Amino acid sequence: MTRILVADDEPQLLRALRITLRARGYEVETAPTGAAVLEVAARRHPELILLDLGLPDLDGIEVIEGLRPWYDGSIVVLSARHDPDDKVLALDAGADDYVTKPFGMEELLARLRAAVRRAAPAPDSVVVTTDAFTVDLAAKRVTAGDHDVRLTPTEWGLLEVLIRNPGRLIGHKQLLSEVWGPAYQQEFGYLRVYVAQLRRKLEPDPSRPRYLITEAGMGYRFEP
Amino acid sequence: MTRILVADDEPQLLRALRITLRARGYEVETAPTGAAVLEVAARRHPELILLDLGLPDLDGIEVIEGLRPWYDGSIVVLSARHDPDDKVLALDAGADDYVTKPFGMEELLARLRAAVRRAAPAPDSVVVTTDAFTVDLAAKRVTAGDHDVRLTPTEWGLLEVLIRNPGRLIGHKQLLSEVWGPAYQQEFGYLRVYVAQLRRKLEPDPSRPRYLITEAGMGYRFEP
DNA sequence: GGTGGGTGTCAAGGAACCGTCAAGAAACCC
DNA sequence: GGGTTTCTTGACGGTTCCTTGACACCCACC
Repeated sequence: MTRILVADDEPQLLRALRITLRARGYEVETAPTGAAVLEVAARRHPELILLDLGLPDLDGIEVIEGLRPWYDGSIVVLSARHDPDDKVLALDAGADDYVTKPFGMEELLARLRAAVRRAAPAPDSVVVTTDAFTVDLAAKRVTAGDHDVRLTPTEWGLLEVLIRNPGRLIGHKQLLSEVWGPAYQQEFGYLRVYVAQLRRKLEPDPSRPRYLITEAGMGYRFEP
Repeated sequence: MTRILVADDEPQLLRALRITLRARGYEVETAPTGAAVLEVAARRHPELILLDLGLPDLDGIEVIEGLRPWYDGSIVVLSARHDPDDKVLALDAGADDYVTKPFGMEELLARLRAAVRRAAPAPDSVVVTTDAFTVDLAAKRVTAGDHDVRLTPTEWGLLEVLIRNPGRLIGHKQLLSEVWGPAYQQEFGYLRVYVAQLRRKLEPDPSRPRYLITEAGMGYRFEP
């Protein structure tokens, strides 16, 4: 889960942001002062810091300068000041974006998504591992035991959908729709064939599946 | 030198931006249409694209969506539209920042600096070596065994994309898009011809490739 | 114990894809 | 302008992959 540190000294705004961000699935930390920002950021390593420039104890620029030497997440500044010079100073100090109050919540959320996306870890570390096999979603590479496993495009498409939803049951129709297209929602036979092929290539004991689970009458599930 | 692609269809603004950016030490490319943006971006790999959403031929969102699958630099949107919905759409399509016209030049420059700073690529090792051949990405030189290998520009472009993503599967369309340009995403025949040529020049046994691997129906992979 | 729906397994035909070759067109370089 | 390199295009055979159908199995229910 993405962790965001919200630094603001207005209780109402802080509360609104916390509720909204939590509802969007972020993990939220808060800090009411500049000193607290530095302390919480060091302790919790948030992926993004939403920083009000008008904190009571420290100048906002000083907070950014205190963070940047070691902090490599995104910093999005929130400020009531519209002066272009303030924006230039904050951005050049190391902020990634600058939003002026009052702001539209949807725009702020979109800017947060963009900032988080940018700071996302190296594009090739989307790896899912089990005791039996490893799947690298970015490189489209699968290894079982010590050697590579060769998957066909359809096998890969099916595996990818299941793995991107770990532990969750995916219905027959949804699976067919996502891998073969919406027109194939009745071709249940395909699923049987390809799930069997995946199991033969990935499961230690294909006849007793441990990771690619059948839910009779409903669909399949990837069990991490 | 940092290369910026400026996409706008107002000659005056384009001229002002070009002069200002050149004065600040940037290398500036320009593109008056969406199609030109895709073409120039593929050919020149700018570190940042400053994109007007109101280009005459393509919708701005479409341009962003056409870039993002393969382009990993920063995209800063410039737009006359203040509607929050437009901002959300552009940011979620993959833009990194959104500046509305009219804008202050100092603020824009600060935002560009922030965007470039973020996208600063990790200086990757410039030489890649395998048991069979060595590729120097900076010097554009390839040696196999003990003597140099001559590559045509297209062969080199293809090899470079594969080598910069070691172990990673690159899809047909992405390869075509990066080497020939986005308009060639259907020319699968080119890939067959040029991969075969690379293998003939680099692989110890071209009919049984060891480094330039085919993934049927998906793409190719450089295996270090 | 029989029945039927849902599932796993296997194999074969056909479609899609790939490697190879070669020749003409285009671009490039004296 | 001539010669060379490079790119594009098409055809062919071999390979991989998708689709399809037949059949066995398991389990719940009758």
